[in-house]
Amino acid sequence: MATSAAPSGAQAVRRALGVLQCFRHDGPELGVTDIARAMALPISTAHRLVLTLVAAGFLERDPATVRYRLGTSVAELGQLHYFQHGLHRLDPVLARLGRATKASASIAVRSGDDALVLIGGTVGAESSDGIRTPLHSTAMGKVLLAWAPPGEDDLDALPELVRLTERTIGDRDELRAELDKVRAAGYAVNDGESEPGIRSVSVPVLDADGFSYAALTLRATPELITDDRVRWFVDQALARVDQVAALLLPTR
Amino acid sequence: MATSAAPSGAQAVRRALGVLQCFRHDGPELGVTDIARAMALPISTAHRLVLTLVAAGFLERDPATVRYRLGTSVAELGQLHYFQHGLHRLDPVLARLGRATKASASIAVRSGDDALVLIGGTVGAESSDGIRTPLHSTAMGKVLLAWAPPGEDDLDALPELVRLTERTIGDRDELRAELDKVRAAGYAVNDGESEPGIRSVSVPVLDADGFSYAALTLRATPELITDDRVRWFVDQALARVDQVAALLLPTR
DNA sequence: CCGCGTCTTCCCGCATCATGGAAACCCCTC
DNA sequence: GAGGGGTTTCCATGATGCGGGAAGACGCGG
Repeated sequence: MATSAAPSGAQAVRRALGVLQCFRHDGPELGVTDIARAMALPISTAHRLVLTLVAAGFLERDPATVRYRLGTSVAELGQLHYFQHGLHRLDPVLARLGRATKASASIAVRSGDDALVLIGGTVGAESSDGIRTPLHSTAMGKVLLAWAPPGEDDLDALPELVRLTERTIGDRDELRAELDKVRAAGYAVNDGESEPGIRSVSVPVLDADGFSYAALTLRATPELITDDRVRWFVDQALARVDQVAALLLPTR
Repeated sequence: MATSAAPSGAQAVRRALGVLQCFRHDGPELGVTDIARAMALPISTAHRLVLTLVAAGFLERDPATVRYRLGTSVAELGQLHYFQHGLHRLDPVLARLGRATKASASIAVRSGDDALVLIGGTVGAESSDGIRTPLHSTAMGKVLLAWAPPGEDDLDALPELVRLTERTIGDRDELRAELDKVRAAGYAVNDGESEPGIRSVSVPVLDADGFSYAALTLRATPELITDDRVRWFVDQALARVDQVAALLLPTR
């Protein structure tokens, strides 16, 4: 994984956490065998892990279908994370920014080899919270890469550069060049590189050392974010980014 | 359960999950030794667990203070839980109920030996999401107990019945009598039993078998929920409870 | 109605893996 | 520069998780 050296031992724990992560990709509920398959584990092992996770409240079994879903402990920790990181204070800021620009404003951080949307995306009724998106094919991902702290800035460590659309950057050198441009400009644009007909601009939320802690992103259609208005959207984002930085994690 | 039969083995996993749960009670960030102390674990063991959790993204270390806080994986799973359980569809319902009653509307489920607020409580700017509250001293707790499914209905299995205020029910027989009244009335009231000057009413969200899957609660001051208006608040809650039940977990 | 495939659950002997004591280390403070 | 708080690393030991396999539980179709 990107997260470099996994501590050699601790495989039981790693596997248990992996079981939880299984619930990322697939549908809402999983059976023991689904999990075993997904993790290439013997069924009995998967079953034991699941039992332990259920006992701790991290999974719960649907009595009807005998399958499992995420449990209340997960919800609790999620909420706690939300407050620990001061995200509740950002909600109104993003909402205001969204109203002012008519675009969808969101905050994302790096999580492993993806960008993870922590809040935002509330344009229609759909929220895209908790969505993982690739780093190489999104504006937020480019921002996170462009100002990545040392150790996370190695593009060769990235898994794939999957081409999601015709415009997706699929080559590492090309990506390197793009990131240079992003650094020079101070913002990143994604023009249909992850999804046709979607354009977004993203600016970095920098920490004290000048590394990107998060990315503040505005997302809409090219009809709204026209070529000559890109700069305006960037400025709107930049106008709030200090406030965002101040509210993110002022926990001490 | 009340976490009853923990599968005999699996102590590594149990401990790792326990480390995560540490972040419930205390302040936002914990050091390795804090965790070791909290769990009565040798420091080296705690350290190894933390390392594994960090590698999986469940914890992250603050580079400045060398302490740890909940990581992005936790946020992601929390969001996933939120959607898996259809909670996003409940938000507007609760907001409407809150506006109509001027009280704070919330949804809670049982989690272990506590009631856990999943959404709601947005009266001022404060949200009480993710808050654990005792079962015996809250309206939602009484509801969850009164219609508890078999296996979770044993009051003697509850830990303590701590008296939080003068009015808190501290005796199991007294609680049994109260639950009988709750069942007969179809709703529960908490009149300053968890916190002086706070009154709340709660109605059960029943599943197909007639057991409480969740509790829908309205919370305010006694000035708002006066004695002769309790029934009105109950009716307001009951008027929405079917909708809530329909939106909760229609996942199949 | 019975046999078959697919699921979950349980059991148990073996070797692997987590364990935790101890020591090195790092950084502040006094 | 000694002292105390914390973190990190190492390593021999045996407890502990491992996973093959067998036993239930269901649902389906012949």
